[in-house]
Amino acid sequence: MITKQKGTYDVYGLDAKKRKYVYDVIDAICEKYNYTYIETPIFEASELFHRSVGDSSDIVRKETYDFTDRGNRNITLRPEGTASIVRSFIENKMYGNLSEPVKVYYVGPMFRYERPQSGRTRQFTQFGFELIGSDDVLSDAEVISLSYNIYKLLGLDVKIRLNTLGDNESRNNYREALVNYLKPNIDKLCDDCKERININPLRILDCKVDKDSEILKNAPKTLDYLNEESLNRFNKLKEYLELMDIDYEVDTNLVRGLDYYNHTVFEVIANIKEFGNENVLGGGGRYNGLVEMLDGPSTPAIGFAMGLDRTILAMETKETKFDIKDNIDVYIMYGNDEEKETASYILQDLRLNGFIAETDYMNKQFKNQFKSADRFKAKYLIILKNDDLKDFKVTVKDNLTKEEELVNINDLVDYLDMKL
RNA sequence: GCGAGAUUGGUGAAGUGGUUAACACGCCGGAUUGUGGCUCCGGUAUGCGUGGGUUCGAUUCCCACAUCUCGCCCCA
Repeated sequence: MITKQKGTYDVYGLDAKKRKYVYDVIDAICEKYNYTYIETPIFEASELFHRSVGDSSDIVRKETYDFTDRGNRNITLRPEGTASIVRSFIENKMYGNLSEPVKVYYVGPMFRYERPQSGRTRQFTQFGFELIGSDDVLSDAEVISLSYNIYKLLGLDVKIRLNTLGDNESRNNYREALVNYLKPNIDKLCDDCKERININPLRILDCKVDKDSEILKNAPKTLDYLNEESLNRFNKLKEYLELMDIDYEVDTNLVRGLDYYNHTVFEVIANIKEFGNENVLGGGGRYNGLVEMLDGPSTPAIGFAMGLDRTILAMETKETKFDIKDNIDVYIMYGNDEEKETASYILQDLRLNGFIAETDYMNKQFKNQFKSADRFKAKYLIILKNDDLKDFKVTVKDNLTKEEELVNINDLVDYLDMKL
């Protein structure tokens, strides 16, 4: 037997319905915020991710699915969505008319070569959105607002963890101060951190091993190194978030794994005891330098991405209601070939008129057709009998009250419309 | 990349170095030649993750591998 690849999964049955429900909620709210749907390829030139996500991030250093295709091209299965969107923005010259920012959202599979565990698979689904072309703080607030409200609509209690890295000047000043502070103490930190100090010192702040270390607690804070403009931005953002009644807290140790962020960075945190790190349901931030870094015109942008699988898991843990339709309107029962023929066109008629209709395709005996109808949770049964069909009538049975009524076939649609 | 535990029909599972792998659910058939969901009877794994090994004999013991689950790391 050929089995699925490690860290992948099939989605079907109830799981598929839950997924579709989440998709529907996402589609609806993105529409309200006036974001449009975008699809980009699942594989891209490897270089795209090396340059955008950053060679210093673990994602690119050891988690990408890389291969060369038959034309000897270096290909990578996308580990995240933003890089592709920015590539598409540049390649399709969406910057040509930026009288309004480009606002897009995507849903699709991402790939990271990792050891699977709860809430983490090698192929996973991310939903994300990007707002490209505005540096206005209100756009930061909008992105956080949309991130926040999606979870609210899905019935999850979440909190925004917020920080700012400042502009390049602030970030560089801070980086320098941090390195100077950490260098003398580096021996006391974990091995990973010893490596990080050279390639990505900010990440040390987020280290899980050293998180309780006095050294990190006393480390210089990003906020103290912001220049005036960056600080004003941050204060303005907090003001907007308060006006929007968004539950957030500032955490100066929040940096993010990807290299391309500046100014605003944030995460969406659930509060589920048994989840641990999985409580990070999504994250995002501003990446004003990325478009230019990928050979586009200097363009400010901000975005967010969330793990769909993890979000659904959180909803299940919280016993959040999924609004799922799991019953059908009508089940048609018959006993012989003549009645079966009648069933075929009644079925057609009902479906074209908007009813969810089913019948038996297994040549079940009559009593098992009842069982099937129950399994489908049919609200009404239509029972075909030759005797009634002579008068062009069928029995309609309310499967809840068990009441039956003889209805003319031509009146069926109207009759069911009235009842349902 | 490191560590721990699992793997028996469609499902939940019990079990043993040796004839027919328990039980339950589900499904199918019958009692009941077209109005059921109750009941009763019958049927339903030539198979115990894969490949080796030990043995007269392995689903059961040993080894390797795969996959799953859960940690660490990392992230969403």
